[in-house]
Formats: sequence, structure tokens, C-alpha cells
Amino acid sequence: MFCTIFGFPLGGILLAKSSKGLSFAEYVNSHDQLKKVMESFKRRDFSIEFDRKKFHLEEELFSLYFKGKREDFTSLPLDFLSGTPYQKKVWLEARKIPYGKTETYKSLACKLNHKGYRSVGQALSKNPLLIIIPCHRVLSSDGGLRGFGAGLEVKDFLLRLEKGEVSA
DNA sequence: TACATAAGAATAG
DNA sequence: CTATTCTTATGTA
Repeated sequence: MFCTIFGFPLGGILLAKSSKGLSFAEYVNSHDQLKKVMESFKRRDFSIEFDRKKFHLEEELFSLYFKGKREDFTSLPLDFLSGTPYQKKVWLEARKIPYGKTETYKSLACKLNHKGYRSVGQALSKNPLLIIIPCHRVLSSDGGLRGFGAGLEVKDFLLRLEKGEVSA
């Protein structure tokens, strides 16, 4: 598995991919966090190899995205190495949310298990593919930001970016 | 309107 | 089984 770090205005994103596609895109803003993520990879028995050259496409897409382009990452091959079947369903559903649009946990839940809105949040909190799976476009039913594991600032930033209020 | 609380789905330990 | 989570609905003031 290969990985690299992509820097953006609020920190960095650790990208990791297998031979099949992108597997992780985790937010890191400190050396400590990076270390933590790497530890968890190690524990999962992944062989890590830094190789920036493997991420031409990803870097391209991310830099376009942070420039405010309507980049959906829908063409990016993904490879889910973690996650339960339910989580994958949630992630796939969240991924269908178009750029700039927002869904609510409830509406997502209705499409999946009918009333497990809380479990939707739980599943999204374990989203391994920040931005690519636009969990930041999922808001609470009154339109407000609820919690965000990777940091509310990131969620807020991403939303503002998509609304064109930020030029990165 | 604001705050406390119950309910309810799925997962990790 | 219990705790936790990117929730929602309801009751009370």
C-alpha cells in the first residue's frame, strides 16, 4: 500500500491506496496525529510505502477541489479496506450527494434503514475517505453543523469552499 | 427559544 | 452488555 501527504489550508491529508484504488484519506494537522494514523495502519498489518508518484490523479483532483472547482471524485477508484456492510452502504449513499448540496442525517437514514439516523452519523464518523466521501455535506435536520470527528473547522471550511466563499 | 432527556440503530470493546 | 456516535423528537420553562 502506498501513501503520501497532501497539504491544504487547514493541515494535511494522508492519502493511502492499495493496488485497487484509494483506501484512506485522513485528516492530519499535527505530527502526533500522523503518527497515530500510521500506528493504526501498522497494527492492521499494512505495508506502508511513501511514494508520491503514485498519486498523480489524486493530487490533481484535490488541488482542483481546493481551488473551488466542482470536483466530485466520482471517477476515482476506491478500495474499502475497512468498514462493515452497513457503513459501506452509508458511505456510498453519502457519496452520491452532489457538489454544493446538503443532505440531512435523517434523509440519508430514510434511504437506508428507515430510521437509524443516529447510526448514520456513527457510520460517517468512521468515514475513511475525507472529502471523497462528502460527509461534510451531511447536516443536521435544521441545517446546522453537528459534530465532526476530524474537526468542525474542516467541515465548515469544506462547506464554505463549496459555496464559493473561500478561495484556497 | 433554549435546555434536558428519551428513543433507537449500529459498532467496538 | 455497555459506551459511543457527525441525531431527532418531545417536554418544560
